[in-house]
Amino acid sequence: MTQPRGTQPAQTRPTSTTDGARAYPAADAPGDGVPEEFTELPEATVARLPEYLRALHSFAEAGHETVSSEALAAAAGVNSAKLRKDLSHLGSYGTRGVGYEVGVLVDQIESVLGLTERRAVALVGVGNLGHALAGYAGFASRGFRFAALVDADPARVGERINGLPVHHIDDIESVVRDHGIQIAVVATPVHAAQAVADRLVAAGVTSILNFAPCVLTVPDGVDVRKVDLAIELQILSFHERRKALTGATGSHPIVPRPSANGSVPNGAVPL
Amino acid sequence: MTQPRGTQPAQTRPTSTTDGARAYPAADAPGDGVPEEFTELPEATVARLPEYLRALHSFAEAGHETVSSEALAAAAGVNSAKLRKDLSHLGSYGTRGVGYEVGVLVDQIESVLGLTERRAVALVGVGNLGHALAGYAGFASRGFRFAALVDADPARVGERINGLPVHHIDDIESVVRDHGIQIAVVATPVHAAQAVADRLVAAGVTSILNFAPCVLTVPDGVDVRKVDLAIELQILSFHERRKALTGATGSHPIVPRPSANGSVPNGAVPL
DNA sequence: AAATGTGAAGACGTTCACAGCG
DNA sequence: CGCTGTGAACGTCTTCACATTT
Repeated sequence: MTQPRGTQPAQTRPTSTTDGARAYPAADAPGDGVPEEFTELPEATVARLPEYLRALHSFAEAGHETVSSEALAAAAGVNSAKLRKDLSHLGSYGTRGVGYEVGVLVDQIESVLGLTERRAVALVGVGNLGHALAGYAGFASRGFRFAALVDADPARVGERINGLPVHHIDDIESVVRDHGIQIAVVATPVHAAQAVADRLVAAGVTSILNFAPCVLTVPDGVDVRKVDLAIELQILSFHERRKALTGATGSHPIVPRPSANGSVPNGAVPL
Repeated sequence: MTQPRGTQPAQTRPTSTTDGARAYPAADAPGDGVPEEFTELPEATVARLPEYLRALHSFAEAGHETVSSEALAAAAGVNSAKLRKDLSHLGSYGTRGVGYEVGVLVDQIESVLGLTERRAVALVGVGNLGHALAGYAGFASRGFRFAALVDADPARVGERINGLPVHHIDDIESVVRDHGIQIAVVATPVHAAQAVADRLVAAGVTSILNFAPCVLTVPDGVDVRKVDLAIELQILSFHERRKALTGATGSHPIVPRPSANGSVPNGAVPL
């Protein structure tokens, strides 16, 4: 557990095999009592479970009691083989000839993702973006609640956003401890982000969602995910340029018939 | 070019090998005049170039004229072998025994990403999140400008955000055409997102950055990238649960010594 | 008959380790 | 001697195709 290791793989799934201890085959971990029968979940699978969960919820709302891998896969934007393999890692929750029970699958995935009780999240940086995040209803409906808002600007402290008071960053330690917060969202300017992350970690936070366009360095055992809006656009820009160079006519897609979707067919792209 | 194909691989790099035509070996594409010597860029590399670019800019600001792969890799949060391999796909822009020239690399990457001139972007949905995006300075400084804001709410039309007027969605076609927009950001509620995407595509948009938590179906040749904030938190939640189950003590990271960073060491994760 | 679960094959991505150049 | 560039090894992820089950 002390090797050179990727930092903030942004969208990119992290990889790299740690030293020994090929990640416990079932029960034998320190905490023990770890669910049996399935032992490891591929990171790529973990990243897709939330999408399946969202799709399942919409099937549930539509009144479906079962779904086929085909239907669920389509709703989640993946192919059905992948979906089945992903779900098989959770154990077997499907019935051959029928499909999956929506309710059972929802429970299973929520349990695996640790969403059985609403998690308290702290938001640091109530500027432009932070303000919007604080008001975003999507968090509440999908397993999270902002337990605390924090900012460095004294003028903002005391202000209420969505009913929540803004605390000063100097109180971050007590805020984290009082609410038992493990996950924090960093939406500060770049220049403040690393210092904020350090304080969060020192206070006990073990997962950070970083919106500041910079790499955060954190201790081992702390997870960071990064969302960088400009990077997403730059990736799209690359593909625009590629399309222009390879001769798409620009105004209309090459293949006019709306079918599945675009998103880079090839693993590699001609320049 | 008409096979079953992944839809919206969100953070996940798309894959799947198209039929014949193993993506043109250099010049032989319709448009031709395609830069020589390098022929294909792995999608994983494309996704990292923006991060390198950001790191390079900060080296440039600090007055450095050259960087070693080691230093640049650290700043971008990857390991140096990966960085060198990525850059080698662009041709050789380093000097052995010395490193890379910052200015040259910046130009090269910007050119590959199609950032040589500022791209006009349309933003649809000026609600909570859209409003914040419209005001986000990070876009402007990294190759983009919002050329138009669009919303469905008549009450919002005419309003000015950041100096830009909000147009009605019924004018979307003319807005796209007038500004020659290829890239659009969708920040509408879920229920409107697909219809908006359809209209954008019909008007000529070929890349969409989707903030609505749903899968968009678009024609072949159109690229979609998705940013889902709740999904990011759910992935972190999974890792929190994993840490709890495998016996981390919760309040403080297992390995107290701040080193590289966290972000899931293993490709697979014990449950 | 329909749809899941899964071995096996293949594509892709990462890392190693060193040859080769400046 | 230092650092880049890269072949080769390795690991991971995806896809295929079919045996298996209800």
